[in-house]
Amino acid sequence: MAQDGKRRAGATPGASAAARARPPSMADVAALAGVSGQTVSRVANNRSNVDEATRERVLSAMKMLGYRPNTAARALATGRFRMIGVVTFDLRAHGNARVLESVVSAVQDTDYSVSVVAVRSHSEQAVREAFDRLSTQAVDGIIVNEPQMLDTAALRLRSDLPIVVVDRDDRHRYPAVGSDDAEGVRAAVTHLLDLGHHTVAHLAGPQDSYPARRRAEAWHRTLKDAGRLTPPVDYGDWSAESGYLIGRQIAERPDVTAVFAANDQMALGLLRALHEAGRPVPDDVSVVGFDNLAESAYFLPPLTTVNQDFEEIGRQSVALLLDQMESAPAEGTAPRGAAAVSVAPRLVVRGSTAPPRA
Amino acid sequence: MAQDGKRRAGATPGASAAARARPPSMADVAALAGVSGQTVSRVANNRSNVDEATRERVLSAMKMLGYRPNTAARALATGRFRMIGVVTFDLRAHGNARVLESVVSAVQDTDYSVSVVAVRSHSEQAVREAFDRLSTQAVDGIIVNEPQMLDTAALRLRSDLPIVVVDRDDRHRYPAVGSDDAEGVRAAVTHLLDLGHHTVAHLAGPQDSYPARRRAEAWHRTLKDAGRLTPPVDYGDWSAESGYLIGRQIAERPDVTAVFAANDQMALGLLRALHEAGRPVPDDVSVVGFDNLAESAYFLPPLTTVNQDFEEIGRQSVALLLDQMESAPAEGTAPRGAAAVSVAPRLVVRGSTAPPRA
DNA sequence: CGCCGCCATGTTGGCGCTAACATCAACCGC
DNA sequence: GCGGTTGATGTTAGCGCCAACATGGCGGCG
Repeated sequence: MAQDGKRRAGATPGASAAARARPPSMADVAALAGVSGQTVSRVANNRSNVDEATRERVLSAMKMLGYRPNTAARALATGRFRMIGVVTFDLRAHGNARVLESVVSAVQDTDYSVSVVAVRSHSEQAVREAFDRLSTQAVDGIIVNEPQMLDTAALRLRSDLPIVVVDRDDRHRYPAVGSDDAEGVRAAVTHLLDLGHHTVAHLAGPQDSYPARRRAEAWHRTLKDAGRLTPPVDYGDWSAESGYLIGRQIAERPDVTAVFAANDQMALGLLRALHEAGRPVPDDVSVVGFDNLAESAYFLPPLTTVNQDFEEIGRQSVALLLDQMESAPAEGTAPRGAAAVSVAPRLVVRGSTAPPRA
Repeated sequence: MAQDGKRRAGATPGASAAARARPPSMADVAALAGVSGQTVSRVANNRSNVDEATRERVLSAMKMLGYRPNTAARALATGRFRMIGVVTFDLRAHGNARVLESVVSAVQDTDYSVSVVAVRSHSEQAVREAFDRLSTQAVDGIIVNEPQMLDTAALRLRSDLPIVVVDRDDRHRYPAVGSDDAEGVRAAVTHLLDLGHHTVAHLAGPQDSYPARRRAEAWHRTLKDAGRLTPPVDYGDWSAESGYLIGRQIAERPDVTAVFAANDQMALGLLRALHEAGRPVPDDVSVVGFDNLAESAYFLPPLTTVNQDFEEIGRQSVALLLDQMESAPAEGTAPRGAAAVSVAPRLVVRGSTAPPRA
């Protein structure tokens, strides 16, 4: 390993270099094209002030050598990494995976790349650790995709980097993008009331989750606004299993004719519990979910649910982040009142809802 | 030479104010700790030959300044990026998301980071493009998570980088990690035969997918080996919808008493089709899936399926890649017969299978 | 006691690239 | 035609870090 003639600068300047695997550098291209390195740099960066003929010559030299600019060198020289960090949580959760996918996809349309860090627990420390990793790891901006635990107090991130949080909430200080949960919930609950149900029970997500809380609140307000009674809330953990377990209890309450579940997976468990308890859906009980998984249309019965536009959320997050990165190079320090982008959800009516039994 | 002559303030007259709070560099730490930069470097890289007292002094200086090594500079100097690239496909597919998650997780236990590139189509060109992005983007190794289209011919990747493919197949030239599909399928089909079914129909994945093909072949062989008839195969596209559509046809074949679906989502569609056709599962028809989604235990009825250990697959992929990266620094060029790691699947018996009607 | 080798630490050079300035030719209007 | 432009290109000096060598103190051993 020691020798290898690794310094090509030394001897054999023009002669057949040792051809050792070292990738071609700007200097190689420059030599081949008969220009200076700076000109190669200009071509590589698409600067305008290069003569057309020269540009072509350089380009063909690049192609001939299979030249690719060295990202590390560029980053070192410019101080920018052309890289966006994403902090994400459990990818088994459908929504997280969808958001990640669309973020990656959106970033790919720019000349940035994506570095992903996973957080394994919802603790503040875990988030902070992930953050540290990313800050160390040379990114120019960060997208935090963790709608679960974002206590305003908790998320005080040591970071001079632009940040976007995927979570529609007004309470924290970072720019955010997310579904307008309240609107989706209102549509779902109103749909049930319009069908003639007196009120709607709620199978909520975990209490420490922001979106879960928001959905529960929206459910509550919608019923209140309609002058209906608000039955006690049951809290699951987003899983089908919790939906099933809680569903067994719900099934025993004969007064319940309609249930709004905070996500589709819990709704699935609920459907099974109701089925086993001999309470047919939607004849006896109506069920609405939230998320619109690809599978939900094939549940028994097909699930009425609220569709979330994850693609749009990812796209908007990236747009917002890039926006910040450009406008606030590193200066400012003005977190400026945290722009919030809201993406509209949409009710999808299927077979799990019907008027209550006469 | 150690003097501060390097101050940019001196060189650039009247230039932008020094307001730019540049992050602390190694030199800053060195100055504060009263050592040379090289010693700081040694401490940062955990080299052994540093006096304990010195090390502590440097460490505390680092902490005081909030020093983080600059990845770009390090990469430039060493030629290694400490970064692993992952090429992934549709993250809506449960398996892909799971694999990605476990890869990210496993990488996180090393001091590497992960850069993700998504491929949007199964074409060779798309894969190649993703590859180019990654090669340009400074990674030391690549994991390709696309079990779908990996025609040996197609995947001839211009790359001197170590590669691991997530796909258990002997046909291509890269080291690979994947589930032992054949074994899982054998378990599933045998389970049905043992229950007393004469034969088992197959709802397969798309014909251009390797795992789909492998599963179909394994199904075929298992039946052959048992001396059973092999009914015609139907091909879906992995989606619940395709499972439903094809399921409607299957439901019309009275001779069918057991179906093996190539994944859980299609099995879900199939369950619904059978239900609608008045063919109860498992009393009239038994169904087995593949993947073991978290939701599958709550289908109606709970789905018997083959569990894939995605975590293990991710972990092994990373291990294999790191292994390669260390053993074949840049030399060799010997792709060495493509190691293949196989992860054992496991049959999970639930309520969707039963003996055929007497 | 003098030579050797070992260890902790310092010094030098350069990784590949770009910003900022320097240069040089062509060209402008009056 | 001459100062002043403009546009294309070259030159210089690092960006922050690490590999390789250089140095200098110290103990061991014949």
